[in-house]
Amino acid sequence: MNNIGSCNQILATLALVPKGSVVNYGFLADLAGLPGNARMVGRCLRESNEPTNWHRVVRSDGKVAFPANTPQAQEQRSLLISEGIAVVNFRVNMKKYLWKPDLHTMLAKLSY
DNA sequence: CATCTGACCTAAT
DNA sequence: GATTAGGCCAGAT
Repeated sequence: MNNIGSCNQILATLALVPKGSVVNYGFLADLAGLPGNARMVGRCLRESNEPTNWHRVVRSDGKVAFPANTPQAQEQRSLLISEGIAVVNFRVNMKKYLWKPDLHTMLAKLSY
């Protein structure tokens, strides 16, 4: 699979993440069938022109991936808060908000 | 080909 | 908690 197809997989999977939940880069890569490609997730988000749920992607420790002083970090924070997610010091509680995909959703992803 | 870089991750300290 | 070191992968130089 080329990188563009991989990005499509990543973005398609990201589209399944519901409002009020988040995923981290590595986990999203895993779900998209690309274990070990966490860094590619960031690239795909950066290079994507279509609207995405980019704000629902955080680092494995729950922190926003941008430096706190940047406008991007602040926008992500406000978007997450607007979805009902508690954001403290640019960090969310992963135990509480990490998306756990259910079987039904995963089967739907297979486009039956 | 060698190195560096980045919206990353894990384990160890 | 914070920091470090090593691993990871694709692009850019």
